[in-house]
Amino acid sequence: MLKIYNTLARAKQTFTPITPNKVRMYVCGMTVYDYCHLGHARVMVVFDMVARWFRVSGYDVNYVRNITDVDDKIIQRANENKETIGELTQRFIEAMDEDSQQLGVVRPDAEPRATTHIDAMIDMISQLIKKEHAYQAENGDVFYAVRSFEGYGKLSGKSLEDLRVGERVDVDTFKNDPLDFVLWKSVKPNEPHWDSPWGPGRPGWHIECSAMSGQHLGPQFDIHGGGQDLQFPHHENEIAQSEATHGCQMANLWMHNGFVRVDDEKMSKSLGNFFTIRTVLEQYDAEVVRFFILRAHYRSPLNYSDQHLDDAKSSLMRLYTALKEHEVTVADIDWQHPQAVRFKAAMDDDFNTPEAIAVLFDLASEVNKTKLAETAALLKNLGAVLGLLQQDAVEYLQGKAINYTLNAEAGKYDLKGGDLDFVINGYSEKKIDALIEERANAKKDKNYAEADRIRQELTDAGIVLEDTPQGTTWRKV
RNA sequence: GGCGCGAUAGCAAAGCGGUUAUGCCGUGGCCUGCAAAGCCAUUUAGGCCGGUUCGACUCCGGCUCGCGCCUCCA
Repeated sequence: MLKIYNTLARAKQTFTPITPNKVRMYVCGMTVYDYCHLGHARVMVVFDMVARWFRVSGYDVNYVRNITDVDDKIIQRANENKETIGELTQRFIEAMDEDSQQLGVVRPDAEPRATTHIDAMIDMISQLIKKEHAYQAENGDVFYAVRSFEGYGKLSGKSLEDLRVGERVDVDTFKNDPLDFVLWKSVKPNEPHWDSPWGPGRPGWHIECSAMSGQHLGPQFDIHGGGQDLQFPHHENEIAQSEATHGCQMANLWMHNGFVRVDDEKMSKSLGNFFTIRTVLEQYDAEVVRFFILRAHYRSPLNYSDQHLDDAKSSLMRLYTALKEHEVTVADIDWQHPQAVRFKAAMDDDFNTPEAIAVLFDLASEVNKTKLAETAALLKNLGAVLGLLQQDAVEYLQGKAINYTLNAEAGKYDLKGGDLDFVINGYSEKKIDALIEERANAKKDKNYAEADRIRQELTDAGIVLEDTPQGTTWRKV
């Protein structure tokens, strides 16, 4: 029985889908005016893991993750670059796709964009005005009247009286109430705009998610997710908009993932302490990053540092090492197996991936001891549930994947395989093999000094040799 | 000021009212020509003060410290 922590209830609850065996899930995605950072990586990986687990559990999943492709920052950045917002957002959407693919994130079923749902937003705003939840102010902007919605604050646990309005941001004098938020902004010079009953303008930020979730998943759906920082005001406002429009509960369950932190501070664009995914991937294999994210519980803070990534890298190596002697074919998982039972129990308990990964390590120990192929198969197949361990173990350990990726763009390597001139620090695979043979001959002649010299040479280049009964193999350090 | 979260060994990170979490690192051993990997063993825990209990890291209360939201932010 799957239990999920519901922000709305502040407790773990047994998950009950609205429609049997179906899950409708909406996650707030990216505002595309820059490269994704590790915080975005966490959202993508976490909800990818969630969607995967629902699918493994037999649910038919409809996973929607939106793209915000019009907002203040996008407009500002586009103006700075002297390009259209369309050109700007297209570029960063492509970058986002590359990043998420690297991280093993399965594409959501739909990725609606704000600019293609303006009609739905206008329709919703009209309804809100008609129901007197919204009003047009003197400056032409349309605002949501927060006090007209009874449940305002129920998600974030805030009361209207206690919100410190104006403490950190200037109060908009056109609002009836300082807490009201904008649904439609009337056009300003040099800004993209659309026609509407309230004149040309563009949508406020929160309305897009209400409109798009409604259009793609219906007025009421199972799960709404996103980063913790969206809880207020974004998600609170979404609830106000959607529930006032449709007259029913919006999402049954709200999931919020914890922040990625740097030096115990939230990683964020405003603080400027963020690392983009692509920067990190220059140094670490994408699977290491995915592993790093999933080895912490999704609601816990996740501290980023090289030391932690190195730790994750070593840990992942242990799992792949256990796999390397086994040709594992993808197969169904025997969910009766004691370790699989443990794994399932962990995942069913609010997606406890750290515990699920501990199962993986116990299986790795078992594989190392027993050399049983079926245990290796279970390890790999349970890994697949988390989107881990699916690379060829030997290739992973030799660092081929990361090099393919980094150098594919430069046209150095053929991503589809074939005759690769695969290089680590100037050592091609051919050269490594030749040196291994040379060393084997030296060993045969009992010339250990020469054998050790060769090994040292390779060690210095970051290549570790391992002598086994079947001969010498190598891996990247 | 309001609301919320957290504090576990050198580092990271879980479960659990009593029985080895797990990983990285360290140490000793086995294996190896020597290594590496692996295996075996092993050192480091539960912020502080009270309470409940036969028994608490685990439940309750208080305190201290850290973090987050109340502005855009995943």
